[in-house]
Amino acid sequence: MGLDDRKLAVLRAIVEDYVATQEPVGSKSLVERHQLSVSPATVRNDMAVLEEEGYIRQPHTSAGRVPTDRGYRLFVDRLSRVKPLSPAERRAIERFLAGAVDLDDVVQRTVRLLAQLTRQVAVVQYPSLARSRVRHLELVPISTTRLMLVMIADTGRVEQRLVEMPAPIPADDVLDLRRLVNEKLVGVFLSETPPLVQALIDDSPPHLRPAMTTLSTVLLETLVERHEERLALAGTANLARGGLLDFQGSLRPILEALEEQVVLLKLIGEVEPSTLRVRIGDENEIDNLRAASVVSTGYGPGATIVGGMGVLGPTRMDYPGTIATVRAVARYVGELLAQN
Amino acid sequence: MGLDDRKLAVLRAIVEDYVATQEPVGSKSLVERHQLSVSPATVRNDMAVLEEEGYIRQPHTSAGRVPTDRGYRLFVDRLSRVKPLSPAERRAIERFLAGAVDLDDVVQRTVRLLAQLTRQVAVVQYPSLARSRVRHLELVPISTTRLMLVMIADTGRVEQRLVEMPAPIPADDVLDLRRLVNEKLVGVFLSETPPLVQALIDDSPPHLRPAMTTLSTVLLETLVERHEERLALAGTANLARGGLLDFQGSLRPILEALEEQVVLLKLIGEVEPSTLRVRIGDENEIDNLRAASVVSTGYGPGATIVGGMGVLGPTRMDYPGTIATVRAVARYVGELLAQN
DNA sequence: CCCTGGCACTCGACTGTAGCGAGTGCCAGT
DNA sequence: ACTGGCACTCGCTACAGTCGAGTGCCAGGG
Repeated sequence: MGLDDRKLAVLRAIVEDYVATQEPVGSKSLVERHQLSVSPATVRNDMAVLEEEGYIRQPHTSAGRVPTDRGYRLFVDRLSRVKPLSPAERRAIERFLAGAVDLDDVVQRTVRLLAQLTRQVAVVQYPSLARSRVRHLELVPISTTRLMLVMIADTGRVEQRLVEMPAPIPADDVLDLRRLVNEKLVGVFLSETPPLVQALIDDSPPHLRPAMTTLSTVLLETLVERHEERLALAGTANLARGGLLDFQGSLRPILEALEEQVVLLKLIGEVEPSTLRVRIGDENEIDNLRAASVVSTGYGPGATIVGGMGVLGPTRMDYPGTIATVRAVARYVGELLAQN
Repeated sequence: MGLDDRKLAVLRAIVEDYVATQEPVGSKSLVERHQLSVSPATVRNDMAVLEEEGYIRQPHTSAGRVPTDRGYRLFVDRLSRVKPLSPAERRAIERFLAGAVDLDDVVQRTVRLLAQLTRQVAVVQYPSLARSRVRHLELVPISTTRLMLVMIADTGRVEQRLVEMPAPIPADDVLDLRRLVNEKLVGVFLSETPPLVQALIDDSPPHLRPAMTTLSTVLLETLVERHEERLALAGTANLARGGLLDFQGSLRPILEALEEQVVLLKLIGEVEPSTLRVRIGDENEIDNLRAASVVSTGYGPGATIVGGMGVLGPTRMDYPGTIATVRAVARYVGELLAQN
C-alpha cells in the first residue's frame, strides 16, 4: 500500500470537497478546485489505486468518488492539519461559560456550547461519581421515619436520596449518624466506599445499628450502584439538518441510540488521559451508529479526568474543525473546574 | 352548519381510517370498511358538505379525503368515545412506576412510560417549585467562605446551589443562619417567599446581616427566578417513525422546539384543574409545532396540581388512545405522590 | 325530499423511452 | 510517468402514454 504524496493529496482533496459539497467528487472538478498541477487523467489513475486500497468508493459506476470510513480514518490520522480556532470562537467559549453559577450550570452551558459551535449533537457527562471524593454528607430529617441523604462530591456534584427508616429516629441519633458517616467517608473516592460502609455498620454503637444498616444500603445504592452517571444532551435538531442525506435516510436509529444512557456513556465515557478520540462510522461498536462519527475526549481540572464529552455527527463531517472545538471546550471547562 | 348524524359518522370514519392507514380515504373504501348502510354516492355528497365546512380536504383533486385540524377537533370534542385502557396497560403502568425510589426516579419512569405506551414523544414537568412549599432548608459548609444551600420542597423536589460568602463565616453563624431561614420559610409556598426573604434580612442580628444578604440573593435566585422549572423528555425516536410522512417532511422544527425548555413548558405547563387539554396542529401557538398535536394534563397528589405532563405527536394520531393513556398515567402518578 | 346508480372527468402514480452529461477506464503518444 | 483522446457507463430529467382511484353531477326511484 505505497501511497505517494500526490495520492494522499488527492485523498485529502476528495474528503475536503465531499465534506463541503456533500456530492461525489470527480476527477475534473478536483483539479479545478485544488492546485494539483496534474491532469484529470492522472488523478483518475490515482483514484483507481485509492479505490483499490479501500479509501474511496463510487456510489455507482460512473459517478464521482466518496470517501469510505477507512478514507476518513486516514484523513484524520495523517492528512488533516489542526485548524486553530478563530479568536471569535475562543471568545464565544469564554463568554458562554463565564456566567455559570454551579456545576449543573457548567455542564448545561457546555453541552449547548458544543452543539452550537460544531452544529452537531453534543453530549457531556457530569463529573463521574466514581472519580470523585466525598466532600460532605448531610442528613436532613423530613419526618420521624424519613431522612434526606445529601452527598456533595468534591467536583461540586450533588446527589440526594430519600431514606425510609425502619423505626422513628430521634434528632440526636440523626446527629450521631451524620457525624459517623462523615468521619469515615469524607475525602474517600466514591468507588472505594463500599468496604468502609460495611465497617461503618460494624463499628456503630448498638442502638444506632438498625438505622445505620438502612442508611448504608441507601448510601451504597446512591453513591455506587444507581444512576452513577448523568449526561446532558443538546443539538438533536442538528441531525435533521443535512436533509436526510446523512445517516442514509433514517434518523430513527440515531435518535434511539441517543435515548440510551448506557450507549451514550460508552461513546463518551472511555476516558484515556487527555487524549481525543475519533470513532468513524463502522468503528463504532453500537450498530445504530454505524452511519455516524463521534469525537470525544475526557475533561477535568488539571491532568485528572472526571468525565467525558463529545460530539456526534455524520461520517461526512468537518473533522479538523470539530476536533479543534471539542479539544478547546474541554480545556476551558477543565480550567473552570480547577478554579473551584 | 347543520351536520346530521350520518355526516358525523362519516367524519368519524374518515378520521379513524386515515389515522390507521395514513392514506387519503375515498368514499368507496369507506362504505366497505364501516357499516354505513348507504351507497358511496351518498357518502360523497356528505363529504362535499364536510369539505365545504372545513372539516376535511383533498390533497389533490380526485384523491381521497384527509381530515383538517378542524376535523380532528370536532372528532375529539364530539365523536370519539373514550377508549378504556386494557388491563395489560394498567398493569404495565403500575409495574413501571412501582419501583421508583424518589421523585427524580418517578419523573424519569413516568416520561419513559408515557413515551412507550403512546409511541410518541413524552414530556413531564418536575413538580413546580412555585406550587410547592419549603419543607426544609439546609446549609452545608464547604469551605470557610463557601456554603452549599439545599432546599427540600414538600413535593420531594430538591434544589441545591453554591453560595459564595463575602467573608469567612464561623460554624456557629452557619447554625444561626440555618435556624433563621428555616424559622421564617418552612411551610411557605415558594412563590410567596420574596417578601419574607426581605424581612429575613431586616430582622437578622447585625453581625449576620452581610452573610444573610448574600444568602438571600442566592435564595431568591435559586427558589424563584432561576431554572424554576425542570423537564424530562423521552421518545424522540418515535418522531422518526412515520417515515417522514408526518410532520410534512422535516423533523427539524419539531426537534428544535423540543430543545427549548420554555416552549415545552408552554405546552405542558398551563394547568387547569384536572382537565386534559388537546391542542391540534394550528391551535399550537408555537410555529414550529403547527404540524403536531399535543395532549397534556396536570398532575399532583389529590386535587392539587403540582406540574404538567403530556405527549406530542403528528396531528394524525390516535386521540382516544393517547388521551386515555395520558389521563391514566397522570392519575397513577398523582396517587403515587399522595402516598408520600 | 333523500338516496342511488351511472357516467364522464380529473389527475396522481407508474412505466417506458430517449437524450444529456458527468464521470470513468483504457490506451497510445510524448 | 504523465497526458490527451476516446468509447463507454449509467444516473438523471423530460416526456408521453396508460391505469385506476376517486370525484361531481344528474336523472330516476322509493
